[in-house]
Amino acid sequence: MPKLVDHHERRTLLADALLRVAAERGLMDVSLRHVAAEAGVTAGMVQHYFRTKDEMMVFALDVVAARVAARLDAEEVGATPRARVRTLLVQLLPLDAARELEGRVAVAFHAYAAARPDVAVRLRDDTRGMRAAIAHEARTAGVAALDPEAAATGLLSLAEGLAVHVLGGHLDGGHALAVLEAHLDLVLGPER
Amino acid sequence: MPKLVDHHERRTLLADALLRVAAERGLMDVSLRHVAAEAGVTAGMVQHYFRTKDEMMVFALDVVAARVAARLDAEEVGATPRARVRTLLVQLLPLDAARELEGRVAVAFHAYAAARPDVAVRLRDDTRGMRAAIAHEARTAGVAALDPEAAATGLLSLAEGLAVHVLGGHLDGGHALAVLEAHLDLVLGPER
DNA sequence: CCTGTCGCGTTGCAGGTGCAACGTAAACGA
DNA sequence: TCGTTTACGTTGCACCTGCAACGCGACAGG
Repeated sequence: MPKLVDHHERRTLLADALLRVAAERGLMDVSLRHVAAEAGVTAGMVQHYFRTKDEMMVFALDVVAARVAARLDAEEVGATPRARVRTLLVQLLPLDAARELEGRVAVAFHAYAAARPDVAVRLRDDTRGMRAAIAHEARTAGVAALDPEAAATGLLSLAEGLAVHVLGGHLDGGHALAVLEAHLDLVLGPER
Repeated sequence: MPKLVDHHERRTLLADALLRVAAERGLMDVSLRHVAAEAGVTAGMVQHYFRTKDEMMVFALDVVAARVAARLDAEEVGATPRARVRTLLVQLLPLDAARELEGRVAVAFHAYAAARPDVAVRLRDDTRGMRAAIAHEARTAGVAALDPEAAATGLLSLAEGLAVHVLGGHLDGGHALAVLEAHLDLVLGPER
């Protein structure tokens, strides 16, 4: 091996640059040259690590998915089912800069997925996992009003909808959190 | 006047072509030439009616906003507050082809708005009106669990989140409707 | 009739796009 | 030392982009 370069690390670095461009200027401005400039490298190097632009896009999407999953794994401890669901859903709200960037990226990729079925499949798998986790908690909590599946889809949709509203400036984070909390009470029962 | 052409009608026709392109192939594929081809006209004509691409985008956004508002005005009758809120929120779910197209457009423009503040303002105004309407109904219904404002943002976020999930294929329309119905019961109280 | 205005088409251009091809330097094994 | 492999940089190309400019027919008012 002539040189030692961590391939995955380089790709992640470029993916981060892409995510920054996507979050700040939209997906329409994501180009090889812009990503390269944002990362401070040449366009040729980008091409070296991603043979095609689409490959780079998909990789970037995987990076955020892995990052979100890691954060969930790290924090999903809690005494009650309600607390566990709460920490999970709070991670979806753009309450700090990092999650705001991820939120913008998520919205952008959701639009992107409308035209690329394979990307849509990835997004779908990601949310499916979260829905299953919430449904499991709802089941152990023994909800009365809704069946666990419906409760899970409802809470997940609510959180994502709130996230979009916060990102759009329709709502501030505190209110979003309060609304989420209130709906947790309604669906899973109040904190004991 | 040399010739009689309804300016607004022509612009609407072009906007419809733009919406179709945006919904089917994403915003990245919206260009003067593509829109012109979709509308079956030349690129020069598009340029004649919209001096700039951005002007065309904004006009298209206004077209869907007006269309949604018209649909809401036409259908927002109902005996109880719950029924009125229900018909309003159901209009946001992509249950038929027309609303699916509008939903895709909405997602696309939400991503677009992240980079254009003026577009974001328009989207914001649109949702603000709906939130106010729901809050008003919630107030007259006299909700117990939540204050009317929180109930309105929750229900609106829920509906939009459900819409995104249906569009992404994570969920089918029937389930989305059922979840919405259940949450209406929780927040506004069951049908009397 | 003719002249101005409107509707629309055509052409051209400067810049950006993805991507292939080639070049080169460095590090390692033989 | 040599050849191979990896890591990058450079150049070039065909294509697309938004937009300005110009052209020209049609229709109306004078």
